[in-house]
Amino acid sequence: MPENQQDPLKEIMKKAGIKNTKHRNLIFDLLQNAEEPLTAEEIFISLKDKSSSICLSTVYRTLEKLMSGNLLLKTNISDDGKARYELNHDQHKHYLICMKCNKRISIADCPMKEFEKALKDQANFDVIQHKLEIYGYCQDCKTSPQLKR
Amino acid sequence: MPENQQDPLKEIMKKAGIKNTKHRNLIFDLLQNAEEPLTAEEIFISLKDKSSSICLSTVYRTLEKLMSGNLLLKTNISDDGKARYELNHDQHKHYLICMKCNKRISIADCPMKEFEKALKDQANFDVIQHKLEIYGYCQDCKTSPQLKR
DNA sequence: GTCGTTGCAAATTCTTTGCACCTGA
DNA sequence: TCAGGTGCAAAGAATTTGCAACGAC
Repeated sequence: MPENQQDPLKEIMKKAGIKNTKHRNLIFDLLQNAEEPLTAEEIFISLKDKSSSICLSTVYRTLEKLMSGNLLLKTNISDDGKARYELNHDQHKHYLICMKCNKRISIADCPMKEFEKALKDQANFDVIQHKLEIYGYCQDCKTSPQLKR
Repeated sequence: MPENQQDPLKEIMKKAGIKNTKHRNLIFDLLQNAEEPLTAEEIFISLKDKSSSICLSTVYRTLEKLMSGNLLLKTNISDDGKARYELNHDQHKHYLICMKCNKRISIADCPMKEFEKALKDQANFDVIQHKLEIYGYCQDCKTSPQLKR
């Protein structure tokens, strides 16, 4: 059923003139199965186990390549100085980030759907993309909120 | 009229046990008058002219201090690896960022107002804060969109 | 006078780059 | 074959830290 989803990587990489290599496939797979956006280092560490030799610069270079093919999105929002990468799903999602336990809860809903139209009409601005992260306290932590920093 | 807004800095700093110094006031003033969030380096350069001697680490340390007093918000969204700081206005705003000319257009409206209620009800998540940046093409650039990177 | 703040320089952390070798198409 | 990918080490950029001198309260 997901025919055009089956192997978008090879196809898109071919289109973009990006060679298909072992590392790239591993990194793509990892991101595909990730619950949340990953940092370059997280990817690096995770791959070191599977792949005998990979270095961090390859990870960065691969991430940049995949971004140039619009396969990935980069997020810097989390204020910790580390960029995070996630697959550029067509249906995008956002995260609720608990300020106490740092848990990330992904949500499918997005408040921008309506808003984009208003911006187009009122500000004459064509929205292509947006980034949104929502901070607060999750179910478990809301009883005793306490800032981490 | 804005009586409790008159000098929130001194008051809040006193509360937080933060000493009131020349540099800190300058940095706060700068951010207060800034049209958009500033990077540490922008603040540093701007202050070097006014204040005979200031160093970048003081800027960073001051920003951190002011953040710990909840006077500032930090934004890392712009994917350029530089953190930006802005005053934690009670009425918050968001930016439309043109992907061609990099212009930032601030907007007062926020799509989260309604959404927060839904999150509280549906996900049992208490929203404290959120970060949103909107990318696209502005009025001037929408006729000939062209990505910069 | 005391304790927090600052300047300076050095250290850290994240990311990028140069170069020689390797690999997929 | 050969352009593009990779490992390694070194460079760069943003931010943090140690320490001694300084300044606010």
